[in-house]
Amino acid sequence: MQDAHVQITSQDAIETAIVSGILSARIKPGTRLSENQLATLFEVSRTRVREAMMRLETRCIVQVSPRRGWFVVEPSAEEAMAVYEARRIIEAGLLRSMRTLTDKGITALHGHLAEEKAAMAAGDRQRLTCLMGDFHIRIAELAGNPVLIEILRDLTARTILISMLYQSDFHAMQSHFGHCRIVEAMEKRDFSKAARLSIQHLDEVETGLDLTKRSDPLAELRNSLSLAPKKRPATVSGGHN
Amino acid sequence: MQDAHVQITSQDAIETAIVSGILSARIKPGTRLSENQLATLFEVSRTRVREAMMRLETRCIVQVSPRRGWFVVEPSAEEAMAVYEARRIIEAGLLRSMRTLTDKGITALHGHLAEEKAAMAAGDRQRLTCLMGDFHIRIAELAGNPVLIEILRDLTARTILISMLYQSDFHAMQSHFGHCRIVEAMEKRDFSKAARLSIQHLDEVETGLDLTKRSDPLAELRNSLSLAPKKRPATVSGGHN
DNA sequence: CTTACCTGTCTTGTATGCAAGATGCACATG
DNA sequence: CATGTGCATCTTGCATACAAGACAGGTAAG
Repeated sequence: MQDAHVQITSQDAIETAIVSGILSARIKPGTRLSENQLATLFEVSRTRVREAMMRLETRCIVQVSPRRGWFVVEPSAEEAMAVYEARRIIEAGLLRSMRTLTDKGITALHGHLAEEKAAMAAGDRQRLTCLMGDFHIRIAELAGNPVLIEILRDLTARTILISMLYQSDFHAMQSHFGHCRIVEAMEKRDFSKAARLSIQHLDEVETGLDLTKRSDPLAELRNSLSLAPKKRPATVSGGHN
Repeated sequence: MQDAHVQITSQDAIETAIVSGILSARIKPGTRLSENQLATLFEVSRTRVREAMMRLETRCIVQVSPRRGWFVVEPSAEEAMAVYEARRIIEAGLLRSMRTLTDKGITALHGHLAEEKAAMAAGDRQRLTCLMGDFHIRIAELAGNPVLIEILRDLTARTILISMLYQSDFHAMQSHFGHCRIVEAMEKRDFSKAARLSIQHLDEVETGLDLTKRSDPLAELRNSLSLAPKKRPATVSGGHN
């Protein structure tokens, strides 16, 4: 799962590696993704890198600035709110529509919560970020709808990017607690309550963001002139660790 | 809106044209999309065509069969059910989360219903298909969440492909009536009722499908052998009309 | 008549080359 | 010192060339 640095010679190795880097918060929003560097890194030609980038672009994970480069998206405050709203709607709807839940499913959820706890205890922040996002995907997996799973996977990636941009401090405890409460309700097969808790949980997380604080102080001016973000960040090649 | 055949020299003209062709049911599931033909048709090189195809592939609208070609997806019965389920969850959630609705919004919806009625009266089936799908997107637009709008747009395209595969006969009247009832509830700002009606509406449409009937009688065998669908359909170049 | 095979043709897969734009720096100029 | 300008370099955009596989039709053997 977390071996994004392992070189799988697969069709979408690049895509997977980048998403997985984002999911574990190793790749920050605004990171420049050079076609050449990725090509040499993955030992393929630029063609394949570009294909991966295009795919990621349609998933709203990277963006191209013409003739300047590919960048991991930096969601605006409005986008951030839209993503959270979308997640609330989808996840709550998912839970509300649940009718049954196997004991095996419950066990899986407990296993996940245990992992979260372990990561917190170990202070493994990368792993924790990944797990926190994964929790919601796990729930979607229980519902067993591949369409929604895929949608939520991408929304989760975007959520993590949003967190990296706007989250002042990471209330891991609070999030974990929220997850626990949702699982509790699910254990009782009270999916309606689980849905409500899920909305509340996402609200809390969103409230924890500082959507006024822009990492880029020129945001407003740039926005009003509709210019592309100008950055000189560390490229992905530095992301070996 | 419906000028998919107009050659816009834009970045994603090909993508737009194909999606729009699907939305109006001019392009059928299983249609082969030849890179060369599209390239000459749009007067670009195969490179750009391939880019568009890759984008459409990540949106689950086309599929590539290695060294054989690109095909418009033919959703399986399971996929079809998953798509409808996803739409129920998202659209109902969307309506339920609505708090306000401007009079302008109501007017827009009425305008849409009028268009549906006009298309039915004129017997313009292509336009009708397009409108029927668009209705749900319009609602999402009222909610104003770009993330969900985009998601629903793709799901709508897939829904139309599903219809073309499994719908025995098109109960336009019934669908239109369903839309009317949803709008009625929204007028009264009874979004909860609108949500319920929306679920019911999608249920009705799904029930109207014959998910056992495969247009391809060898489906099961092929599926169990996990072979790619083998077709000799009219390519997209024939889709002038 | 059926079946196996072989070959020409057409398709996509992938790499590479070149063009065009963006950027940053050195330098000249006010 | 501040500012404008030209160039060198790096980036992506796009087309093209070639390789490799799939398919169809014909042919020969059983």
